[in-house]
Amino acid sequence: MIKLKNTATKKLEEFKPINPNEVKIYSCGPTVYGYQHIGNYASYIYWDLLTRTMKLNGYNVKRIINLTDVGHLTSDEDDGEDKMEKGARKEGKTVWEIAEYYIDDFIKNYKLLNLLLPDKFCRATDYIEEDKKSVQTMIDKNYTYETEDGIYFDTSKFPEYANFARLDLEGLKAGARVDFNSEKKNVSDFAVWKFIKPGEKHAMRWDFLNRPGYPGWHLECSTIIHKELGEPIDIHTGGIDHIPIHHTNEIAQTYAMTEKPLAKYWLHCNFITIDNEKISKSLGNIYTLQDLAEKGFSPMDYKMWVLSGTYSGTRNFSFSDLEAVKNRRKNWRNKIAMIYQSTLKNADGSALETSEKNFKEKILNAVNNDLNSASAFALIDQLPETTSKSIWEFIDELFGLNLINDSPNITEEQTKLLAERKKAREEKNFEKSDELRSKLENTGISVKDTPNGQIWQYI
RNA sequence: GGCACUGUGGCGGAGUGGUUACGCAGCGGUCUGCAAAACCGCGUACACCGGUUCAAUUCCGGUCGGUGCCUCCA
Repeated sequence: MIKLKNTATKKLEEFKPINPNEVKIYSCGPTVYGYQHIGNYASYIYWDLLTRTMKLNGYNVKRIINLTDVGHLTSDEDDGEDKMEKGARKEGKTVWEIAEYYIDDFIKNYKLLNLLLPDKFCRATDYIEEDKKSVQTMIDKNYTYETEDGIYFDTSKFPEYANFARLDLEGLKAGARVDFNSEKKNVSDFAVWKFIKPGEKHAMRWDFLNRPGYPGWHLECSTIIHKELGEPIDIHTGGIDHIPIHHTNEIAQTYAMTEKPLAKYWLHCNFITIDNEKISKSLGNIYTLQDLAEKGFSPMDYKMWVLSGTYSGTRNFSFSDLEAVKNRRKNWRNKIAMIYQSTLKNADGSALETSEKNFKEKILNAVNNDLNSASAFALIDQLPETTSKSIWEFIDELFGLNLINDSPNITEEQTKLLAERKKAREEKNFEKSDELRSKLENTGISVKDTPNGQIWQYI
């Protein structure tokens, strides 16, 4: 049984798919105007675990991730330029080139993290015609009104608007910024389509309602889900920050368009902090995967760090913790190394099979409990050195940690050196054996002498 | 101001109404040419104050602290 904490109900619920054996998952993807930092990738790591867990439980997963390549205004005070436009101007490129560049970078890193590719990465700009249909539907159904700068969703027409995020609309009103759009009927109303005023710079523009414009900030998700998956989907994922605005608005739009709920389960991951502060450009505490690599940590080290906690709690990132996790991962790899050099008897294979099955079940059960990879890791720590490869294959399938790939058997050259050292030791030629030990260390493995002879390990 | 998340041993981090989480680091032991590995053992953790209970880190109430969102953001 899979249990997930559903934001919509705030409860740990048993997962039951809408259609038997099929799970439709939509994950809110990146905005592609800059490099993604490690905090951004954490969410894709959590949802990758979700996907893998579903698959190992026998479900066919249909999954979509969107890529927000439409620019959005930074703020009202801004001179009409949005983040994409700003980035483009700074780098002397067109907005389209900027989007292309950062999409490539995102997907490159996505693959480095060994994350399962979704059925489709959907670029927001590929769905503009669909967006227009969405807006037209909402207009026709009288859910919207027009202001000078766009078509707005009238949230008072959707009585359940505040429910999902338990919003206090009166409180919002009290705390609203003074300069909020005075044409808006309610504080929570939001644009589903924005008009581009004459003279306003905005390279990405599409004609709709007889003038240039672009889709509202929240529209693409509703539209893409409608087109690619159909409502309701099983699971919608995102960051915790999406709850009060983005997902609340998605739900409202989709209901207006289809009169259906958007998703059955909503999963939200908490934030990674650094020095107990949010990762943000203004604080200057951004790390990318490349930054970690420069300090000697692989994407897999980082992935393992993320999975050694749980998605719903805040995690504070530090390099000393990453170091600890790297050591833990090395210890796991060294257990795999023992497979290459162990004298595991296949004779009692049947007994091994049973315990293996139990082990796989135990690990999967741990993860089935709201993606608790941390408790599954504790089980893996307890695996004996004599664990067979199939368990490690299962672990790799579930977590995508590349443990086996990153734990290659030794080369012929290393085998030769080991044999030489064994001989030297038998002859009590310790000078030579020590020399050979350091030689082997230079090739990347360390040698230990145990009561049962020498073994090698990864350094 | 509103809405959330969070406070566990040196560090990280699960979980639970009463029995060892686990990892990293550290210490002791067995073993050993050296070094290490492996195995065994050790540290007497659950912010504070009340309440419920035979029993609370675990439930309830309150206090204090940390963080996030409310403006694009995983």
